[in-house]
Amino acid sequence: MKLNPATEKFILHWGEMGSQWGVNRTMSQIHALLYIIGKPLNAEEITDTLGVARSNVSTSIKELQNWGLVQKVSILGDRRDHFTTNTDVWELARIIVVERQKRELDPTVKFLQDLMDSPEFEQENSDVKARIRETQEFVETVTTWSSEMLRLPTSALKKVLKLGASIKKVLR
Amino acid sequence: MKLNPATEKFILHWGEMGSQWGVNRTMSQIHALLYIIGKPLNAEEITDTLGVARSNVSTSIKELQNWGLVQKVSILGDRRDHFTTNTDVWELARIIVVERQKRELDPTVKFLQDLMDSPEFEQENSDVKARIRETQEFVETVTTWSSEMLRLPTSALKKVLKLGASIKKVLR
DNA sequence: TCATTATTTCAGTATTGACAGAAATTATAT
DNA sequence: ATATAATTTCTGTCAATACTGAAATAATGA
Repeated sequence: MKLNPATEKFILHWGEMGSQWGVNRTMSQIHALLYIIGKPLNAEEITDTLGVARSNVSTSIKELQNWGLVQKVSILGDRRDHFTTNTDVWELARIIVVERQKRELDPTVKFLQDLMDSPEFEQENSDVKARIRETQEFVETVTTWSSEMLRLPTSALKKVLKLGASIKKVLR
Repeated sequence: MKLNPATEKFILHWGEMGSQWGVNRTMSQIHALLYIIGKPLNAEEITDTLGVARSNVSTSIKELQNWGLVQKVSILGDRRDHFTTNTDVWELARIIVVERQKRELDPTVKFLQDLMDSPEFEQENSDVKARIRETQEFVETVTTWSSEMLRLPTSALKKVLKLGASIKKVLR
């Protein structure tokens, strides 16, 4: 599959973005490809299009499936697996946030809580203890907030974001 | 400088976190150290405490300064440079978000805008074009929203986050 | 000015993680 | 049941980047 120049640029840029956020390049690129193409592709098509090894595609797709970003679909009359991703960028963002929260924020909240509950905590001076407490509280606040936000349907989420700082008025 | 066990755990955890988000481990650890200790340290103290090379500390500190996360401070009667970071976790988060936005989101918005303005864009089929447009709009919405949020003082920011999804009621 | 201390730069090394290719496994069709 | 196609797993290689140690540079004090 030969890509149009704009599509290609898009995929390359997305790959770079991924790297900066701790996601490997091939994985981001595959995801970007499926997203922008918007129709199921089989592993070989992905391989050829991106110019990476078949095995690399296999591993990355598996990982994308673990993230819930990519699904296997069947194409009538073709026995090869095909893969798609959601074409709604808001839904994708939702999935990514939920997943990172589950993998990184939740464990961190737990880690900090355990630390605070451990006997070692008492050896720290009170400033240090306060900062650990504040950090825990901070991560927990962010986590709770994002969970709640993500429970909103996309339309409401959009509205909240577009409201932006004018929320401030509501607070008074 | 010998660290208490809880402090040490905190620093190590933060180092891991950094790695997952595309920040190198030493840099995260140095930052965590300065944050949790809460008083200026010189480069040698950091070197000894974390057990990394002096040069590595030098480079990482420089990078942390570029991020605006660490400042050089002078200690009376000591000619060595000392370094501190803000001890308010909310302020730190603010700095990090601003910086990542500047470095990654803003350029992405621009990239997508340029792409849309380029002649190549017209070669794409309408679905692809729509998705590029939606992606641009998405990144822009998030960017704008976060800029506005960050303009709020920390107290207001906390309140907004704690409101969480109950914002929804306001929308109606 | 010269000696000493502090810091940065840089070139080479080590480590990590991404990736390719081969081999093994699984699934499908005849 | 066997052949073929599809996929995954695994091991070794390569590339990126983190890191070290030495050398160069800069700053300070005598």
